Amino acid sequence: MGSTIRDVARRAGVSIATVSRVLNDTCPVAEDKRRRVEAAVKALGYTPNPAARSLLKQETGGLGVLLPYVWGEFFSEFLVGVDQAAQENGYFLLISASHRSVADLQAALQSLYKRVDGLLIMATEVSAEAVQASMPAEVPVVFVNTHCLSDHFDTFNFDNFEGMFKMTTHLLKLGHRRIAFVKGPPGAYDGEQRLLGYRAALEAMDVAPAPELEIEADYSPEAGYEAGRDLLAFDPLPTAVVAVNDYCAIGVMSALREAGVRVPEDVSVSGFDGIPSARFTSPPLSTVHVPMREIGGTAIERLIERIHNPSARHPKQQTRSVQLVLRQSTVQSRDAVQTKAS
Amino acid sequence: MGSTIRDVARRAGVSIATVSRVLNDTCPVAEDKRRRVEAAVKALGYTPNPAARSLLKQETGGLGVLLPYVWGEFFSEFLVGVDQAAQENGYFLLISASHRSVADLQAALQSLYKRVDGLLIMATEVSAEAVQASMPAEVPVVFVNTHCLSDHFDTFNFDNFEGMFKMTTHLLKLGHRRIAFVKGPPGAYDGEQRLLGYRAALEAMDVAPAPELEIEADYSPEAGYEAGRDLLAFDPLPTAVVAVNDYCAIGVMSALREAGVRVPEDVSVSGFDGIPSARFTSPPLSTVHVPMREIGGTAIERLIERIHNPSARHPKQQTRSVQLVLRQSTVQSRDAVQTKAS
DNA sequence: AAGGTTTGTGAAATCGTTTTCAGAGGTAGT
DNA sequence: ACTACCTCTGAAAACGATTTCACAAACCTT
Repeated sequence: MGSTIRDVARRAGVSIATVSRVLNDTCPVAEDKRRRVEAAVKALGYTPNPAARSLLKQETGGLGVLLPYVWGEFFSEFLVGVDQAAQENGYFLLISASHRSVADLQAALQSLYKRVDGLLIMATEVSAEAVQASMPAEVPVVFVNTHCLSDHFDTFNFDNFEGMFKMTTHLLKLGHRRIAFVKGPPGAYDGEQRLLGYRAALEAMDVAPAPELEIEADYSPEAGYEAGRDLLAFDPLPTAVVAVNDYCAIGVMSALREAGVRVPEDVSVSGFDGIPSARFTSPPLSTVHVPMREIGGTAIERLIERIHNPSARHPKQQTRSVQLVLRQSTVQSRDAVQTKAS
Repeated sequence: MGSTIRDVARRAGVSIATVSRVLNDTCPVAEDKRRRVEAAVKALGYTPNPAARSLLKQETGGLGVLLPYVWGEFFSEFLVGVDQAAQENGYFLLISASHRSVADLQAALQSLYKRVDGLLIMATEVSAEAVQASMPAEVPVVFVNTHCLSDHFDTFNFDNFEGMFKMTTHLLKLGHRRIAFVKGPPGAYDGEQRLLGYRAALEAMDVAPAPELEIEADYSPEAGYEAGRDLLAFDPLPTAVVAVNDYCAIGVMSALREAGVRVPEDVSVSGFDGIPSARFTSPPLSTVHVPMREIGGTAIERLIERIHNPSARHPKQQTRSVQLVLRQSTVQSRDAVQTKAS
């Protein structure tokens, strides 16, 4: 173990400069020496020390990924895309999760300082500006699914508002009028945008907003379950429930089923994110599909591009549109059917 | 940006040695100089360069995590535990996934060389010995859920065999005799152990093995769905299906439900892993709970202990027992009920 | 054959820290 | 007042690479 470039040089009978040149082939080297060096490298099992290299070259070969959570299929889909893109480009990944407050983020940023060549940050509860302000130094950053007030950053968002607007509109068109919304955690930008999309859709169809039908929860199935139980207290029940995400919708459906309420016959339920499991719920869940795997991969590629080309053109703000995936959990409202029949 | 210890020293009017001493408080330093240094550090926003530090101290503050996959709740639970434990101990995490073959693993090991102080490896399709053989240098390693032929390694496994033995036995006791098994990917150690546990349970109760009831699949709900469709061809249907993991069971249930087969009335279904979502399926899934979050955390703590104390006592092989979590997807066999009644 | 160009090579500087070593100054003990 | 012993400090040597610089040898050109 622990052989250095000096050991290789001694064994091959050349100077360390020559070894370095062979390894990085930066200059022409005589054929016999090259062969001797290569043999020595193999014999000693030599691998260059990355710390020494990055000290000199001021680059690490690493990419930092900062996330608010890491649990669940939403994030694991994202990580699959991120991991694959990083590996393909020869970067390694420094991942750190459960950063929601600015203080958390700042601590993580501090410990990643000079350990990575660039940062991929998803900060759902903080703006890009606030994050930037607590950066120890200038590093290329790409923000994903993060609120950004100005246009000074590279961001990669998807359309939370529009997605929920579309889903709510779809339910309205199916005749639903009493539509409950199960909310995300307070302060989460993506969740709030979804809520706004829901409200906007109601307004667009002249349906009076019903604040009592907006139920507190978060992104977990457990919270969705509790929200589902809360909903059971309503009489009459809402005819549809729009959940802030799929996990939450899964919890809602579980609570309803347990109480003998049928989905979708009695109540339609919809989710958001389009996690793989949503295809396999009972009934299969209508949702808004967010291609997190693709987004993760593309964001990494964009970050790498930025690293190679730091001062290039203006930062790019990109918002990916999202699509409705309609399955069996959302059907026409019985109210609507009755109305039509009468 | 990019201020060095030399800048701090100049600004504080002291030598760089003194700055270093203040930062690491390794020697007593006069109070006024200490204050001047601290002020300079703050003013310049100075953070020590980790590459320089690790070059000298031969330690990085990083932990490497190598996984066969990263998708799904099984791994995300694990990562939550790993991430939390690492953060609590002040280590950062270098995560790399989709390493199944020895070649993949070797490449990853190579690129992690000297970038981490220790390694956490889950290699389900390769033995610990094979991994060790392709390590570029001596580094503390803890293996999780990995096949280990000798006792020369630190391992942290959970009882795949025993868990599946228990679950199969439970179904046998409920009167099931035609029990199908939906298999994991070929070559995966954990999946094979589970299969063996299933077979052993049948044998222990003198039930003839039925190779045709062992269906090929992998760990995904998609494969489970296909396996479920294959099962529908059997006449009579098996009365119970034991899936290699929860995701697979979810796919099986989805296929059965789609075909009008009721779970659990017509067929009981069980999973393995105890992912959080298993509580919220329809019906809630009986499974074998593997506390991956805890395992991840404990494994990291053990690794850190090993790093601080490399040559300590013998490597520890630990196998965590797992528990049955019985929900509504498994009930008494109708065959058994009829037999009893007659 | 003299001069100019290429080509290949090694010595040495550099990156930003930590740590050893030695020395300076002060305090206490006799 | 002299030695002995702290306490604090800075110069300098590492750590392991890359890269610049200079120089030698070989190759052309005229």
